[in-house]
Amino acid sequence: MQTFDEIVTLMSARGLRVTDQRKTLAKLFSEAIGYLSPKDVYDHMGKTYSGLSFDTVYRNLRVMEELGVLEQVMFEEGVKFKIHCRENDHHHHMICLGCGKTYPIKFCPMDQTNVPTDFKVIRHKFEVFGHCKACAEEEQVQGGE
Amino acid sequence: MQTFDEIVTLMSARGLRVTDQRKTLAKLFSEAIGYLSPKDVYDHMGKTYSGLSFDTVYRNLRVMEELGVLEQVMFEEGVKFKIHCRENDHHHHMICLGCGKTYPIKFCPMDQTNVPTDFKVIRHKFEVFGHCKACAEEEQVQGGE
DNA sequence: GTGTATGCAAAACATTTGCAGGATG
DNA sequence: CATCCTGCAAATGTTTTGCATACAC
Repeated sequence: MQTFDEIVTLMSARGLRVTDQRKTLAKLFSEAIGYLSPKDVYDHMGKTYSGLSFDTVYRNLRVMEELGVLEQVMFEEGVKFKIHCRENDHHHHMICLGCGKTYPIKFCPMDQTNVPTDFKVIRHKFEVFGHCKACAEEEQVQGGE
Repeated sequence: MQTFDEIVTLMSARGLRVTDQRKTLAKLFSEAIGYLSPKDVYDHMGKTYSGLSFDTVYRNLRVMEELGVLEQVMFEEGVKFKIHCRENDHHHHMICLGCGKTYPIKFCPMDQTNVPTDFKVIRHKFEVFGHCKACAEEEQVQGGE
């Protein structure tokens, strides 16, 4: 997790202007638990910053992705963003469908996968979805399936 | 891979009408090698069937997904479809970035993944992207990276 | 013939872009 | 005060929906 200050410093170092919108965005993602869709971001930011426009959200999401602060992932429901993982070693994620919180998986299935020699692997994706302890309990209380 | 005839029979059995558009769609997917986006489908079908509309493509993609004939997968570039895998046992895919052709991976990483007892796994995704023999050779000839 | 599927048009939604005014460094 | 960023509006792309007509059964 990168802190708000680190993000602001990085933006500044790259010659980008530190506007209120960007500060709000940096604060949101530095504190956010899971993945956020552009709409989530717009809604959350709207609370702090009224008169915000959607295009600024998109623009800044892209800026922060190019900065390396955010990472974009495609889910069934669409694009989502979160703070770029800091773990220096390769890893995957368990993702809670309730709160969106992620947990690292150190194990990489590529080590175990028998790839034919004539298939040139470029990238891979391994994600586990489910409910974390808190969200699983909540499900149970509500009698969800 | 399901054959054209099987798809048509299934549609008919479910009380769906076997229209030219649906036949063309069934033929396209029964012969298609990899994943197709709605636009791909529209373009391919347009060749056989002029005066086709986009909404019919979408409607029928959804119909055939509900039928269990097609499966939908979300990629970075958007939604794509392919014939539903027939393999009766659980498996994953290697997907060629060139031609979209898929190859089954029998190995499932979930067996090896150490999931904490308080995380309730619901589903998982494991995909390997790369180039198949033919597409890798083509890349090389063209001097691609 | 009856009812479903299609095509058209328009709506709904997501994302991008041009431009003038405003804020940042 | 020069430039970059923002907000507005409009454009673009994708997917959905309403409705009259056409087609499958």
